Amino acid sequence: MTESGAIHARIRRDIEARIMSGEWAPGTRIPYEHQLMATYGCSRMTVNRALRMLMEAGLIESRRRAGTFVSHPRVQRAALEIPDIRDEVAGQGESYRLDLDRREIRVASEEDKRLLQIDGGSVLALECRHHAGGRAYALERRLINLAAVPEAAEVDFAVEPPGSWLLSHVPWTEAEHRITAFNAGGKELVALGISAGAACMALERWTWRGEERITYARQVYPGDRYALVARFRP
Amino acid sequence: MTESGAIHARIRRDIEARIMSGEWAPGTRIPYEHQLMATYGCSRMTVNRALRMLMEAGLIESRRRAGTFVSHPRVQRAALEIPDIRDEVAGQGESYRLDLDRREIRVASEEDKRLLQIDGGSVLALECRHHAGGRAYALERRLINLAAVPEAAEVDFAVEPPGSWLLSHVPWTEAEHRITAFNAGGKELVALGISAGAACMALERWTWRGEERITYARQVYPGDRYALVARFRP
DNA sequence: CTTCCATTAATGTATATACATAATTGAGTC
DNA sequence: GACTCAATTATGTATATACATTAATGGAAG
Repeated sequence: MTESGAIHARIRRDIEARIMSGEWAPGTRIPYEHQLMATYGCSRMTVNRALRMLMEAGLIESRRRAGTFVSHPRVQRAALEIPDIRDEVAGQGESYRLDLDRREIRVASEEDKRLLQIDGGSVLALECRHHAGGRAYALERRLINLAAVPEAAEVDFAVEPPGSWLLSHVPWTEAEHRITAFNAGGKELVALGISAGAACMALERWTWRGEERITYARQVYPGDRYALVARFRP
Repeated sequence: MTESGAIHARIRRDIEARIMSGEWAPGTRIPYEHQLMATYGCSRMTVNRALRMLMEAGLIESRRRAGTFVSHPRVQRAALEIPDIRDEVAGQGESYRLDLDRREIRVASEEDKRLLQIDGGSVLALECRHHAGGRAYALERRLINLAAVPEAAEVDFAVEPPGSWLLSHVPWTEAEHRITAFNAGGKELVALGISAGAACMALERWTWRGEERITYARQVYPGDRYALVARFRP
């Protein structure tokens, strides 16, 4: 089969290829570890390591005594990577600019409490516009829970976009996204330079660390200028 | 620290907890394998196994001779899971219904060739509407490359939605998504029962197996009724 | 034929050991 | 001080071995 690299990597690739090509269909029993050992002339630990990686990837599953099988009713869900806005603009070869329109540290309002699921404490509220090549690209409103990320109060978000800073400084364990389409109203018209009723895309994101909500963001993009695009490998 | 299960799992959990809590910040060198060996009273292979899993998860990275370090989470990009429409409707406790408006096997047109990146051959073209609780939920147009998935020609897509069938029968290696917002025009008005100019969301998806494109789909959702929502754990 | 149970064969985990590989360290040289 | 190069050291891979765990198997008992 393949040639390069470590034995376990080769075993892994060979099996993966046979599954992807359809040669080993879902439900098929793949060779026992002993057989693979003989085939590749290596120890069982090495075979086992290759199989374990494939298991973690969800390609196969095994039952003691019975053997290892190609997993079949894989509820494969496609996934979309949501890029960091600054990276995205840079990736398109455009110049990036950030306008910080508002920055406020305040005691959490009722809406803040609802969005961040907190009882009180202070939040950092930001409003900014992202520009690509001089044109308005996106409008962003963000709340940061200062109880969870106190160091955010010291950061100059006129220089580093809040999303970029948070992604690279704060480990998160869970996120929820919500994408909607709506007809532009008052606020967006001026900020994005679009006409009333134009279709816009709103991307909302809540981010958790453990049980605690770290941040809420709502980004609005003009529909005629923007497409959320992403490649994904399962 | 923790108690249950295999030693490697315990080591893994302990380290993960210290990283997530912030005790070991990005860039911190974690103990050498020899030290962890001593701490847990186990062999180096066992420590190594725990560390390898954390590496695959992207939490740590290691450099020979230097040691193993907590990763800077810069590579972390949020991701959005795109659910299967039928599952999504079922998950909301609504009844699901599919209307297959058009099914055609044809020699690839110029547009088909462009969307599927093929030179010729035949394609299966489908147009359908997904309903939730009796109301129109989404409009779908789909192309399937019959050279890649010949068995699709035999499937009754009036019973099983094409997306569901493909997800569970055809292994794919890569997908590209594109989400846009636009103002509804001719076609959508009747099919979705919305008024002219209403904001809609379009979700396009291309799916590959290796170098070959398997399918193209474009789903249109009414903006006022639909939000693409997903939770994600890195 | 069915139930029960011991056998057996597969995976799961862990160990002790070995050598390979890469990069830092530090000694020796210019 | 700057450069070279060998020693050192931590990770990377692989082996041979051992025992634990689980469940399919097949034979004995009812």
